[in-house]
Amino acid sequence: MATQKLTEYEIKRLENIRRNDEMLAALQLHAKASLLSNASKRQRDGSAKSYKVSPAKKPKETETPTVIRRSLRTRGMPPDSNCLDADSNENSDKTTLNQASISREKTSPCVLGPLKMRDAYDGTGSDRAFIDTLLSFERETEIGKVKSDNLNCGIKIEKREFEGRVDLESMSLEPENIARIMPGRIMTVRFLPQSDVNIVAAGNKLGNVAFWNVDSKGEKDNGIFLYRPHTGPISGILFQQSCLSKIFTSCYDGYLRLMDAEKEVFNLVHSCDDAIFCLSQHPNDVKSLYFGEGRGGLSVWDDRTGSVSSQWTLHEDRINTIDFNPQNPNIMATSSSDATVCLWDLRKVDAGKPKSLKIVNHERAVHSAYFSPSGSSLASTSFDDTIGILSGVNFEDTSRVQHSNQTGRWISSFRATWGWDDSFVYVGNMKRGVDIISLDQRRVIKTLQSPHMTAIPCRFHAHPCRVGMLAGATAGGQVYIWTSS
DNA sequence: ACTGAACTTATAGAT
DNA sequence: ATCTATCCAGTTCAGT
Repeated sequence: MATQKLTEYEIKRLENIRRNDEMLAALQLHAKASLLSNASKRQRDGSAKSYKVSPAKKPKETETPTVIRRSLRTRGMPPDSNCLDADSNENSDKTTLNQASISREKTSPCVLGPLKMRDAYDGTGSDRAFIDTLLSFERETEIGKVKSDNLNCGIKIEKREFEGRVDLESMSLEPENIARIMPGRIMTVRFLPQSDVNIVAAGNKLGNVAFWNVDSKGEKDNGIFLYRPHTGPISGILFQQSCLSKIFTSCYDGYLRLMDAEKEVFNLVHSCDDAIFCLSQHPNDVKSLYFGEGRGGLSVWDDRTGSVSSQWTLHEDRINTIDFNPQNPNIMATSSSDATVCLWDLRKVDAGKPKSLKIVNHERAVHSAYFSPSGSSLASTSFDDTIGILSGVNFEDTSRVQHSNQTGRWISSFRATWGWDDSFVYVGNMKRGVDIISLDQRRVIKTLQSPHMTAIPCRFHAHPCRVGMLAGATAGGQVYIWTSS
Protein backbone atom coordinates (compact mmCIF):
# COMPACT_ATOMS: atom_id res chain seq x y z
CA MET A 1 0.00 0.00 0.00
CA ALA A 2 2.65 2.40 1.13
CA THR A 3 4.88 1.55 -1.79
CA GLN A 4 1.94 1.94 -4.12
CA LYS A 5 1.33 5.48 -2.81
CA LEU A 6 4.98 6.33 -3.08
CA THR A 7 5.01 5.17 -6.66
CA GLU A 8 2.03 7.29 -7.54
CA TYR A 9 3.66 10.25 -5.92
CA GLU A 10 6.85 9.56 -7.81
CA ILE A 11 4.98 9.33 -11.08
CA LYS A 12 3.24 12.60 -10.44
CA ARG A 13 6.49 14.27 -9.53
CA LEU A 14 8.26 12.98 -12.60
CA GLU A 15 5.38 14.16 -14.69
CA ASN A 16 5.74 17.61 -13.18
CA ILE A 17 9.43 17.64 -13.88
CA ARG A 18 8.82 16.60 -17.45
CA ARG A 19 6.30 19.38 -17.96
CA ASN A 20 8.61 21.94 -16.44
CA ASP A 21 11.39 20.80 -18.71
CA GLU A 22 9.14 21.16 -21.70
CA MET A 23 8.17 24.64 -20.67
CA LEU A 24 11.78 25.64 -20.17
CA ALA A 25 12.71 24.17 -23.48
CA ALA A 26 9.94 26.15 -25.11
CA LEU A 27 11.13 29.32 -23.48
CA GLN A 28 14.66 28.75 -24.61
CA LEU A 29 13.56 28.04 -28.14
CA HIS A 30 11.71 31.31 -28.09
CA ALA A 31 14.67 33.17 -26.81
CA LYS A 32 16.89 31.75 -29.51
CA ALA A 33 14.37 32.38 -32.21
CA SER A 34 13.93 35.96 -31.21
CA LEU A 35 17.64 36.46 -31.17
CA LEU A 36 17.95 35.14 -34.67
CA SER A 37 15.22 37.29 -36.04
CA ASN A 38 12.78 39.80 -34.77
CA ALA A 39 9.95 38.08 -36.46
CA SER A 40 8.88 35.76 -33.70
CA LYS A 41 7.89 32.28 -34.60
CA ARG A 42 4.98 30.51 -33.12
CA GLN A 43 5.54 28.14 -30.32
CA ARG A 44 6.46 24.81 -31.72
CA ASP A 45 4.43 22.52 -29.55
CA GLY A 46 0.78 21.78 -29.29
CA SER A 47 0.16 24.37 -26.65
CA ALA A 48 -0.55 26.96 -29.28
CA LYS A 49 -3.99 28.33 -28.65
CA SER A 50 -6.33 30.74 -30.16
CA TYR A 51 -8.40 33.16 -28.18
CA LYS A 52 -11.51 35.18 -28.68
CA VAL A 53 -11.27 38.75 -27.54
CA SER A 54 -14.96 38.66 -26.92
CA PRO A 55 -17.60 36.14 -27.81
CA ALA A 56 -18.68 38.38 -30.64
CA LYS A 57 -15.24 38.59 -32.16
CA LYS A 58 -13.29 36.13 -34.13
CA PRO A 59 -10.33 34.20 -32.76
CA LYS A 60 -7.18 36.11 -32.13
CA GLU A 61 -3.64 35.08 -31.61
CA THR A 62 -2.72 35.69 -28.04
CA GLU A 63 0.57 33.96 -28.10
CA THR A 64 2.96 36.40 -26.69
CA PRO A 65 6.36 35.19 -27.66
CA THR A 66 8.76 35.21 -24.82
CA VAL A 67 11.36 37.53 -26.15
CA ILE A 68 14.72 38.17 -24.71
CA ARG A 69 14.62 41.77 -23.73
CA ARG A 70 17.69 43.64 -24.75
CA SER A 71 18.48 47.24 -24.24
CA LEU A 72 19.59 49.44 -27.06
CA ARG A 73 22.94 49.55 -25.37
CA THR A 74 23.43 45.80 -25.52
CA ARG A 75 22.35 45.88 -29.12
CA GLY A 76 25.03 48.38 -29.84
CA MET A 77 22.54 51.06 -30.70
CA PRO A 78 22.65 54.62 -29.52
CA PRO A 79 20.48 55.22 -26.50
CA ASP A 80 16.89 56.17 -27.19
CA SER A 81 17.38 56.18 -30.92
CA ASN A 82 15.66 59.52 -31.18
CA CYS A 83 12.50 57.79 -30.22
CA LEU A 84 11.35 60.55 -27.99
CA ASP A 85 11.09 62.91 -30.82
CA ALA A 86 8.43 61.60 -33.07
CA ASP A 87 9.26 64.10 -35.78
CA SER A 88 12.77 62.88 -36.21
CA ASN A 89 11.79 59.33 -36.33
CA GLU A 90 10.95 58.51 -39.84
CA ASN A 91 13.55 55.91 -39.33
CA SER A 92 12.72 54.09 -42.44
CA ASP A 93 14.60 50.82 -42.23
CA LYS A 94 13.58 50.11 -38.69
CA THR A 95 10.00 51.09 -39.26
CA THR A 96 9.52 49.06 -42.36
CA LEU A 97 11.14 46.08 -40.74
CA ASN A 98 8.72 46.37 -37.89
CA GLN A 99 5.78 46.67 -40.17
CA ALA A 100 6.79 43.56 -41.98
CA SER A 101 7.15 41.51 -38.87
CA ILE A 102 3.88 42.73 -37.46
CA SER A 103 1.80 42.13 -40.51
CA ARG A 104 3.08 38.59 -40.65
CA GLU A 105 2.15 37.85 -37.10
CA LYS A 106 -0.50 39.35 -34.93
CA THR A 107 1.59 39.00 -31.85
CA SER A 108 3.23 41.72 -29.86
CA PRO A 109 6.38 42.34 -31.77
CA CYS A 110 9.72 43.04 -30.24
CA VAL A 111 10.22 46.42 -31.75
CA LEU A 112 13.12 48.57 -30.78
CA GLY A 113 11.75 51.76 -32.17
CA PRO A 114 8.47 53.49 -32.72
CA LEU A 115 5.61 51.16 -33.36
CA LYS A 116 2.79 52.40 -35.48
CA MET A 117 -0.57 52.25 -33.80
CA ARG A 118 -2.00 50.83 -36.98
CA ASP A 119 0.37 47.89 -36.72
CA ALA A 120 -0.20 47.40 -33.03
CA TYR A 121 -3.96 47.65 -33.37
CA ASP A 122 -5.85 44.43 -33.06
CA GLY A 123 -9.35 44.83 -34.29
CA THR A 124 -11.63 44.05 -37.13
CA GLY A 125 -12.55 47.62 -37.93
CA SER A 126 -10.78 50.91 -37.76
CA ASP A 127 -9.54 52.69 -34.69
CA ARG A 128 -9.96 56.03 -36.40
CA ALA A 129 -12.89 57.06 -34.26
CA PHE A 130 -11.02 56.31 -31.08
CA ILE A 131 -7.94 58.24 -32.14
CA ASP A 132 -10.12 61.16 -33.10
CA THR A 133 -11.78 61.04 -29.73
CA LEU A 134 -8.44 61.32 -28.00
CA LEU A 135 -7.44 64.16 -30.28
CA SER A 136 -10.67 66.01 -29.62
CA PHE A 137 -9.73 66.30 -25.94
CA GLU A 138 -6.44 67.62 -27.07
CA ARG A 139 -8.07 70.43 -28.97
CA GLU A 140 -10.22 71.25 -25.96
CA THR A 141 -7.22 71.46 -23.70
CA GLU A 142 -5.38 73.48 -26.32
CA ILE A 143 -7.98 76.19 -25.98
CA GLY A 144 -7.61 76.06 -22.23
CA LYS A 145 -3.87 76.09 -22.46
CA VAL A 146 -3.71 79.22 -24.54
CA LYS A 147 -5.87 80.96 -22.01
CA SER A 148 -3.97 79.79 -19.01
CA ASP A 149 -0.27 79.54 -18.55
CA ASN A 150 1.32 77.33 -21.09
CA LEU A 151 4.57 77.77 -19.25
CA ASN A 152 3.26 75.76 -16.39
CA CYS A 153 1.51 73.27 -18.54
CA GLY A 154 0.30 70.31 -16.63
CA ILE A 155 1.06 71.44 -13.15
CA LYS A 156 -1.37 68.98 -11.73
CA ILE A 157 -2.10 65.43 -12.62
CA GLU A 158 -5.69 64.50 -12.08
CA LYS A 159 -6.93 67.57 -10.34
CA ARG A 160 -10.03 66.72 -8.41
CA GLU A 161 -12.67 69.29 -9.08
CA PHE A 162 -15.59 68.22 -6.98
CA GLU A 163 -17.05 68.33 -3.57
CA GLY A 164 -19.01 65.85 -1.63
CA ARG A 165 -18.83 62.37 -0.31
CA VAL A 166 -19.65 59.29 -2.22
CA ASP A 167 -22.94 57.68 -1.33
CA LEU A 168 -21.92 54.07 -0.93
CA GLU A 169 -25.49 52.85 -0.76
CA SER A 170 -26.22 54.14 -4.22
CA MET A 171 -23.28 52.44 -5.87
CA SER A 172 -24.42 49.84 -8.34
CA LEU A 173 -23.14 47.74 -11.18
CA GLU A 174 -25.25 47.94 -14.30
CA PRO A 175 -24.92 45.18 -16.89
CA GLU A 176 -24.12 47.67 -19.63
CA ASN A 177 -21.13 48.82 -17.61
CA ILE A 178 -19.43 45.47 -17.84
CA ALA A 179 -17.20 44.37 -20.67
CA ARG A 180 -14.49 41.91 -21.46
CA ILE A 181 -12.14 44.34 -23.08
CA MET A 182 -9.10 42.14 -23.54
CA PRO A 183 -7.82 38.61 -23.08
CA GLY A 184 -5.80 37.54 -20.09
CA ARG A 185 -5.12 38.96 -16.72
CA ILE A 186 -5.43 42.69 -16.25
CA MET A 187 -2.56 44.26 -14.39
CA THR A 188 -3.64 47.86 -14.35
CA VAL A 189 -6.76 49.87 -15.11
CA ARG A 190 -6.97 53.65 -15.38
CA PHE A 191 -9.66 56.17 -16.17
CA LEU A 192 -8.90 58.91 -18.60
CA PRO A 193 -8.79 62.03 -16.41
CA GLN A 194 -11.48 63.89 -18.27
CA SER A 195 -14.75 64.87 -16.68
CA ASP A 196 -17.12 64.57 -19.60
CA VAL A 197 -16.15 61.10 -20.81
CA ASN A 198 -15.82 57.67 -19.31
CA ILE A 199 -12.90 55.98 -20.96
CA VAL A 200 -10.80 53.36 -19.24
CA ALA A 201 -7.48 51.99 -20.32
CA ALA A 202 -6.22 48.64 -19.12
CA GLY A 203 -3.02 46.70 -19.54
CA ASN A 204 -2.75 42.94 -19.30
CA LYS A 205 -0.15 40.31 -18.71
CA LEU A 206 0.27 39.70 -22.42
CA GLY A 207 1.49 43.17 -23.27
CA ASN A 208 -1.82 44.44 -24.58
CA VAL A 209 -3.35 47.81 -23.86
CA ALA A 210 -7.08 48.19 -24.36
CA PHE A 211 -9.29 51.24 -24.27
CA TRP A 212 -12.98 51.16 -23.57
CA ASN A 213 -15.28 54.05 -24.12
CA VAL A 214 -17.90 53.01 -21.62
CA ASP A 215 -20.57 55.21 -23.08
CA SER A 216 -20.34 54.03 -26.66
CA LYS A 217 -22.72 51.17 -26.26
CA GLY A 218 -23.87 49.35 -29.29
CA GLU A 219 -21.28 51.02 -31.45
CA LYS A 220 -18.82 49.13 -33.52
CA ASP A 221 -16.56 47.00 -31.30
CA ASN A 222 -18.62 48.36 -28.40
CA GLY A 223 -16.10 51.14 -28.01
CA ILE A 224 -13.28 48.71 -27.28
CA PHE A 225 -9.89 49.16 -28.91
CA LEU A 226 -7.08 46.73 -28.32
CA TYR A 227 -3.41 47.36 -29.05
CA ARG A 228 -0.32 45.22 -28.65
CA PRO A 229 2.52 47.60 -27.90
CA HIS A 230 4.46 45.37 -25.51
CA THR A 231 5.69 41.82 -25.13
CA GLY A 232 5.25 41.31 -21.41
CA PRO A 233 3.01 42.25 -18.52
CA ILE A 234 1.99 45.90 -18.56
CA SER A 235 3.02 47.45 -15.27
CA GLY A 236 1.83 51.00 -15.73
CA ILE A 237 -0.37 53.28 -17.79
CA LEU A 238 0.01 56.99 -17.34
CA PHE A 239 -2.29 59.66 -18.64
CA GLN A 240 -1.21 63.23 -18.51
CA GLN A 241 -3.75 65.84 -17.59
CA SER A 242 -2.04 68.37 -19.80
CA CYS A 243 -2.00 66.19 -22.87
CA LEU A 244 -4.53 63.41 -23.10
CA SER A 245 -3.37 62.20 -26.49
CA LYS A 246 -0.03 61.07 -25.08
CA ILE A 247 -0.09 58.02 -22.88
CA PHE A 248 2.90 56.36 -21.27
CA THR A 249 3.02 52.61 -20.81
CA SER A 250 5.58 50.55 -18.95
CA CYS A 251 6.20 46.85 -19.14
CA TYR A 252 8.07 43.93 -17.66
CA ASP A 253 9.73 43.75 -21.08
CA GLY A 254 11.83 46.68 -19.93
CA TYR A 255 10.36 49.18 -22.32
CA LEU A 256 8.76 52.48 -21.61
CA ARG A 257 6.59 53.60 -24.48
CA LEU A 258 4.64 56.72 -25.23
CA MET A 259 1.48 56.32 -27.21
CA ASP A 260 1.06 59.45 -29.28
CA ALA A 261 -2.41 59.58 -30.82
CA GLU A 262 -1.45 62.56 -32.91
CA LYS A 263 1.47 60.82 -34.59
CA GLU A 264 -0.32 57.49 -34.27
CA VAL A 265 2.67 55.67 -32.85
CA PHE A 266 3.83 53.96 -29.72
CA ASN A 267 7.20 55.60 -29.35
CA LEU A 268 9.97 53.86 -27.56
CA VAL A 269 10.94 56.20 -24.79
CA HIS A 270 13.33 54.09 -22.82
CA SER A 271 14.55 50.55 -22.62
CA CYS A 272 16.44 48.86 -19.88
CA ASP A 273 17.71 45.39 -19.16
CA ASP A 274 15.51 44.87 -16.17
CA ALA A 275 11.80 44.55 -15.90
CA ILE A 276 9.84 47.71 -15.15
CA PHE A 277 7.44 46.90 -12.35
CA CYS A 278 5.68 50.21 -11.85
CA LEU A 279 5.34 53.69 -13.25
CA SER A 280 4.52 57.03 -11.72
CA GLN A 281 4.80 60.68 -12.47
CA HIS A 282 5.88 63.54 -10.27
CA PRO A 283 2.83 65.76 -9.66
CA ASN A 284 4.75 68.99 -10.01
CA ASP A 285 7.08 67.89 -12.71
CA VAL A 286 5.27 65.88 -15.33
CA LYS A 287 8.43 65.53 -17.34
CA SER A 288 9.87 63.31 -14.64
CA LEU A 289 8.78 59.70 -14.82
CA TYR A 290 9.57 57.48 -11.90
CA PHE A 291 9.68 53.78 -12.47
CA GLY A 292 10.64 50.72 -10.51
CA GLU A 293 13.27 48.72 -12.28
CA GLY A 294 14.57 45.26 -11.50
CA ARG A 295 15.41 44.28 -7.98
CA GLY A 296 14.75 47.28 -5.83
CA GLY A 297 15.78 49.86 -8.39
CA LEU A 298 14.04 53.15 -8.94
CA SER A 299 14.89 55.26 -11.95
CA VAL A 300 13.83 58.71 -12.97
CA TRP A 301 13.35 59.42 -16.62
CA ASP A 302 13.69 63.03 -17.64
CA ASP A 303 11.56 63.60 -20.68
CA ARG A 304 13.23 66.93 -21.38
CA THR A 305 16.71 65.55 -21.79
CA GLY A 306 15.53 62.14 -22.91
CA SER A 307 17.68 60.34 -20.43
CA VAL A 308 17.65 58.73 -17.03
CA SER A 309 18.44 61.49 -14.58
CA SER A 310 18.63 59.43 -11.42
CA GLN A 311 18.98 55.83 -10.47
CA TRP A 312 18.77 54.47 -6.96
CA THR A 313 18.50 51.14 -5.29
CA LEU A 314 15.83 51.78 -2.72
CA HIS A 315 14.70 48.27 -1.87
CA GLU A 316 15.95 44.74 -1.63
CA ASP A 317 13.28 43.41 -3.91
CA ARG A 318 11.04 44.71 -6.62
CA ILE A 319 9.22 47.97 -6.13
CA ASN A 320 5.54 47.42 -6.74
CA THR A 321 4.23 50.97 -6.52
CA ILE A 322 5.53 54.52 -6.43
CA ASP A 323 3.24 57.27 -5.20
CA PHE A 324 3.65 60.95 -4.40
CA ASN A 325 2.04 62.85 -1.60
CA PRO A 326 -0.48 65.28 -3.12
CA GLN A 327 0.07 67.67 -0.23
CA ASN A 328 3.83 67.64 -0.41
CA PRO A 329 5.07 66.15 -3.67
CA ASN A 330 8.57 65.93 -2.33
CA ILE A 331 7.39 62.99 -0.29
CA MET A 332 7.34 59.73 -2.17
CA ALA A 333 6.10 56.34 -1.01
CA THR A 334 7.39 53.06 -2.38
CA SER A 335 6.01 49.62 -1.69
CA SER A 336 8.14 46.57 -2.24
CA SER A 337 8.15 42.82 -2.25
CA ASP A 338 10.85 43.10 0.40
CA ALA A 339 7.94 43.53 2.83
CA THR A 340 8.45 47.23 3.44
CA VAL A 341 6.89 50.53 2.59
CA CYS A 342 9.30 53.45 2.54
CA LEU A 343 8.72 57.17 2.58
CA TRP A 344 11.34 59.30 0.93
CA ASP A 345 12.08 62.97 0.79
CA LEU A 346 13.13 63.53 -2.78
CA ARG A 347 15.30 66.45 -1.76
CA LYS A 348 17.34 64.15 0.41
CA VAL A 349 17.63 61.05 -1.67
CA ASP A 350 21.26 60.98 -2.61
CA ALA A 351 22.77 58.90 -5.32
CA GLY A 352 25.07 57.14 -2.91
CA LYS A 353 23.14 56.18 0.16
CA PRO A 354 19.44 56.83 -0.08
CA LYS A 355 17.98 57.10 3.37
CA SER A 356 14.29 56.80 3.86
CA LEU A 357 12.25 59.10 6.05
CA LYS A 358 10.29 56.22 7.36
CA ILE A 359 9.99 52.49 6.96
CA VAL A 360 6.79 50.59 7.56
CA ASN A 361 7.38 46.91 8.01
CA HIS A 362 4.92 44.31 6.88
CA GLU A 363 5.30 40.61 7.42
CA ARG A 364 5.18 39.75 3.72
CA ALA A 365 5.47 41.39 0.33
CA VAL A 366 3.73 44.75 0.00
CA HIS A 367 1.86 45.25 -3.23
CA SER A 368 0.83 48.83 -2.96
CA ALA A 369 1.14 51.99 -0.91
CA TYR A 370 -1.02 54.89 -1.95
CA PHE A 371 -1.53 58.32 -0.42
CA SER A 372 -5.06 59.42 0.25
CA PRO A 373 -6.42 62.22 -1.95
CA SER A 374 -5.61 64.82 0.66
CA GLY A 375 -2.20 63.32 1.29
CA SER A 376 -2.69 62.90 5.00
CA SER A 377 -2.92 59.12 5.04
CA LEU A 378 -1.25 56.21 3.33
CA ALA A 379 -2.78 52.80 2.71
CA SER A 380 -0.56 49.80 2.07
CA THR A 381 -1.65 46.34 1.03
CA SER A 382 0.39 43.28 1.86
CA PHE A 383 0.42 39.55 1.44
CA ASP A 384 0.54 39.35 5.21
CA ASP A 385 -3.25 39.79 5.13
CA THR A 386 -3.32 43.30 6.43
CA ILE A 387 -3.91 46.73 5.07
CA GLY A 388 -1.68 49.24 6.76
CA ILE A 389 -2.88 52.73 7.47
CA LEU A 390 -0.27 55.38 8.07
CA SER A 391 -1.41 58.76 9.31
CA GLY A 392 -0.58 61.66 11.58
CA VAL A 393 1.26 64.88 10.85
CA ASN A 394 4.55 63.08 10.35
CA PHE A 395 3.03 59.73 9.49
CA GLU A 396 3.85 58.50 12.95
CA ASP A 397 0.58 56.62 13.48
CA THR A 398 0.38 53.13 12.12
CA SER A 399 -2.53 50.78 12.28
CA ARG A 400 -3.62 47.61 10.58
CA VAL A 401 -6.84 46.35 9.17
CA GLN A 402 -7.16 42.62 8.74
CA HIS A 403 -7.96 41.69 5.18
CA SER A 404 -7.31 38.45 3.35
CA ASN A 405 -5.02 39.16 0.44
CA GLN A 406 -4.18 35.61 -0.60
CA THR A 407 -4.83 35.94 -4.27
CA GLY A 408 -2.76 33.00 -5.37
CA ARG A 409 -1.08 32.79 -8.68
CA TRP A 410 -3.79 33.59 -11.17
CA ILE A 411 -5.27 36.71 -9.67
CA SER A 412 -3.35 39.96 -9.63
CA SER A 413 -2.51 40.96 -6.09
CA PHE A 414 -4.98 43.18 -4.32
CA ARG A 415 -4.20 46.86 -3.94
CA ALA A 416 -6.31 48.96 -1.60
CA THR A 417 -7.19 51.98 -3.69
CA TRP A 418 -8.49 55.32 -2.47
CA GLY A 419 -11.74 56.75 -3.67
CA TRP A 420 -12.59 60.40 -4.05
CA ASP A 421 -11.78 61.59 -0.57
CA ASP A 422 -10.01 60.30 2.51
CA SER A 423 -12.99 58.33 3.76
CA PHE A 424 -12.60 54.94 2.12
CA VAL A 425 -10.31 52.55 0.36
CA TYR A 426 -11.58 49.92 -2.03
CA VAL A 427 -10.05 46.48 -2.23
CA GLY A 428 -11.08 43.24 -3.86
CA ASN A 429 -11.83 40.04 -2.03
CA MET A 430 -11.69 36.43 -3.10
CA LYS A 431 -15.47 36.13 -2.92
CA ARG A 432 -16.02 38.38 -5.92
CA GLY A 433 -16.72 41.46 -3.91
CA VAL A 434 -15.27 44.89 -3.36
CA ASP A 435 -14.52 45.54 0.29
CA ILE A 436 -14.84 49.13 1.35
CA ILE A 437 -12.71 50.03 4.33
CA SER A 438 -13.52 53.09 6.36
CA LEU A 439 -10.48 55.08 7.37
CA ASP A 440 -12.20 56.29 10.52
CA GLN A 441 -13.44 52.93 11.62
CA ARG A 442 -10.45 50.95 10.43
CA ARG A 443 -12.63 48.13 9.21
CA VAL A 444 -14.62 46.87 6.27
CA ILE A 445 -17.92 48.68 6.49
CA LYS A 446 -19.47 47.46 3.26
CA THR A 447 -18.87 45.03 0.46
CA LEU A 448 -19.99 45.73 -3.06
CA GLN A 449 -21.42 42.61 -4.59
CA SER A 450 -23.35 41.85 -7.69
CA PRO A 451 -24.54 38.76 -9.52
CA HIS A 452 -23.03 40.42 -12.59
CA MET A 453 -19.59 40.31 -11.07
CA THR A 454 -18.65 36.82 -12.20
CA ALA A 455 -14.96 37.11 -11.46
CA ILE A 456 -12.76 38.59 -8.77
CA PRO A 457 -12.06 42.28 -9.22
CA CYS A 458 -8.45 42.77 -8.28
CA ARG A 459 -7.25 46.10 -9.66
CA PHE A 460 -9.18 49.35 -9.25
CA HIS A 461 -9.23 52.96 -10.20
CA ALA A 462 -11.62 55.67 -9.10
CA HIS A 463 -12.64 58.08 -11.82
CA PRO A 464 -10.66 61.21 -10.99
CA CYS A 465 -13.53 63.49 -11.99
CA ARG A 466 -16.64 61.49 -11.13
CA VAL A 467 -17.53 60.62 -7.58
CA GLY A 468 -18.83 57.10 -7.28
CA MET A 469 -17.49 55.79 -10.55
CA LEU A 470 -15.16 52.94 -9.78
CA ALA A 471 -13.49 50.61 -12.25
CA GLY A 472 -12.56 47.10 -11.19
CA ALA A 473 -10.57 44.76 -13.40
CA THR A 474 -10.28 40.98 -13.34
CA ALA A 475 -7.92 38.19 -14.25
CA GLY A 476 -10.07 37.39 -17.24
CA GLY A 477 -9.92 40.72 -19.00
CA GLN A 478 -13.21 42.02 -17.67
CA VAL A 479 -13.81 45.51 -16.41
CA TYR A 480 -16.67 46.45 -14.10
CA ILE A 481 -17.68 50.06 -13.80
CA TRP A 482 -19.56 50.73 -10.58
CA THR A 483 -21.55 53.91 -10.67
CA SER A 484 -23.31 56.07 -8.14
CA SER A 485 -26.60 57.74 -8.89
C1' DA B 1 23.19 32.86 1.42
C1' DC B 2 21.53 31.06 -2.38
C1' DT B 3 18.84 27.89 -5.82
C1' DG B 4 15.30 25.21 -7.36
C1' DA B 5 11.02 22.61 -6.63
C1' DA B 6 6.41 22.16 -4.77
C1' DC B 7 2.19 24.26 -3.75
C1' DT B 8 -1.46 27.61 -3.62
C1' DT B 9 -5.26 29.97 -6.18
C1' DA B 10 -9.43 31.33 -10.29
C1' DT B 11 -10.81 31.81 -14.95
C1' DA B 12 -12.04 31.20 -19.76
C1' DG B 13 -12.62 28.27 -23.19
C1' DA B 14 -12.75 23.64 -24.80
C1' DT B 15 -14.95 19.18 -24.40
C1' DA C 1 -21.54 20.27 -16.30
C1' DT C 2 -16.90 19.08 -16.16
C1' DC C 3 -12.15 19.40 -17.44
C1' DT C 4 -7.76 21.75 -18.38
C1' DA C 5 -4.20 25.08 -19.59
C1' DT C 6 -2.67 28.88 -17.55
C1' DC C 7 3.01 29.10 -16.09
C1' DC C 8 8.23 35.29 -14.22
C1' DA C 9 3.72 35.44 -7.61
C1' DG C 10 5.02 34.47 -3.37
C1' DT C 11 6.16 31.46 -0.01
C1' DT C 12 8.10 27.43 2.25
C1' DC C 13 11.05 23.79 2.31
C1' DA C 14 15.04 20.83 0.96
C1' DG C 15 19.42 20.75 -0.55
C1' DT C 16 23.75 22.97 -1.67
